[in-house]
Amino acid sequence: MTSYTIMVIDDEAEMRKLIRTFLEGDGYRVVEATDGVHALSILHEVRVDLCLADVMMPYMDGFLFAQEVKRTIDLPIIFLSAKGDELDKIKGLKHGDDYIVKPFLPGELLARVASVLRRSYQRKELHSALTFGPLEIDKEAHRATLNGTALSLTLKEFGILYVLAKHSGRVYSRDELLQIVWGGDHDSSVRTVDTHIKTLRLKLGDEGQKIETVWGIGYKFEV
Amino acid sequence: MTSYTIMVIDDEAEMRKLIRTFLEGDGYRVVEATDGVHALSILHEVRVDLCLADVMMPYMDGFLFAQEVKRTIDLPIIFLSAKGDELDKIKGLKHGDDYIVKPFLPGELLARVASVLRRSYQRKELHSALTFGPLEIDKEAHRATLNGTALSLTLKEFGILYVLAKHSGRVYSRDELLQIVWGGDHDSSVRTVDTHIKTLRLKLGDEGQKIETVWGIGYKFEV
DNA sequence: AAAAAAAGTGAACATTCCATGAAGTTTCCA
DNA sequence: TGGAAACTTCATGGAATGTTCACTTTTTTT
Repeated sequence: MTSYTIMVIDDEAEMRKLIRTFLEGDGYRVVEATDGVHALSILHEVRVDLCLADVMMPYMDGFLFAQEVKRTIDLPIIFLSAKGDELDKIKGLKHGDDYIVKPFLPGELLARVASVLRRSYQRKELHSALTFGPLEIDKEAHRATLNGTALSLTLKEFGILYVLAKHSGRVYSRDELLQIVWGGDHDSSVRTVDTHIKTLRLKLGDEGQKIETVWGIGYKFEV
Repeated sequence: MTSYTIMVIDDEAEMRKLIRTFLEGDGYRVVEATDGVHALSILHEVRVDLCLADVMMPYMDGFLFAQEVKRTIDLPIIFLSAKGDELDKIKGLKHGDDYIVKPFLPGELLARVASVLRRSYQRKELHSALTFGPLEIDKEAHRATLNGTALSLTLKEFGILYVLAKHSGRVYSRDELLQIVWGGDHDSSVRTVDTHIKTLRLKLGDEGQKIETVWGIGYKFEV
């Protein structure tokens, strides 16, 4: 990636201009939006790596905007808030997000931006959680989340889900799944897999449909 | 901290005196230095919380001084520059730094000073201690506090808590915890971890629920 | 359309794994 | 060197998970 693109969302033109100056001075590309709705429409057309969003905005405040964005893409957001704004709400920050209190120093803004970018884009490479719409599967943390809320999957359930999702599209026979998830020296019947698939689908809710039965062969994870 | 100590570095005695008057009037302690070299020697003997440094100084200009200081300690610096000085250089401000253009109003100086101090020392707290609601874990001080009162955790207990909390969400197997907390050449059984987890949960009270058992894998700290 | 094959389901049963308390061992410090 | 604190081990009961089985439903084959 040669340069990061940062979207600045603030209803005050002066503030946008100020921030643009800082950011461009440090080599970032900048796009501006006047409010959350405007920002969402831009996101459909331009690839953006980071958002700087004012908390107080007309039509859609920063938090609502964030909520809306996170539903579809994984975009880090830095909130800008005037001193005294609803700082308590900001405690609900997602991992990778940050906030800055206005007024801020140029150095602070740039430091936060650099820090969040580093965190977000390094983390993904190292961490590589699998993401399928609202479903996220994190092998390292051994955690699967649906719309951000953790699913309580058992060992075998998680194992099956991970294997299928990791190579989505590929069909795995029950025997293969037993081999991979249970280990080489298992002695379970293939029917056991069915049972786990059942509870897995149950726990996944609507997303359970992504685990497809391939008749006569086995199962696959289809996006 | 009852009062901050601020070092004023300027080759003009008049300017130093002026700034000292402002600062002391606002309750700060002040030490003076005539140039960068002088300032560095003072830093070895006096604990200083903030520097006000003129950009144009004999022997060692403000930026060179800053560069030298940052090599060893993390000290915020506010640069003083006459209008027309090399303002472009100031773009290389580190986080926590700021600058003021001379001549300035007393109020402006004090506002910048207060702002930088607030940001710097607030920020440092955030960095050194992990906070999860009423629970605070300070690796450096090797201390965990619950609602402000210190918990008396043993070495292993603290180690486990810190590792889990530091990477909250990630699951650690008992073997991993032994590896990390006990060190590479331990010979304890994995059951030992269970026992420490037990006492840890006990000492943490309600917050003990944040240490979750991941069946078949190990433990994790969940917020 | 009937039969056969494969997959889904729910509940009983079996197993694995963990929390716990008590007792034993080591380490640390006065 | 004695005692306290920290650490470790062990056995046990119980909870969470995993497995099987009999049966039903779905899909495919003939």
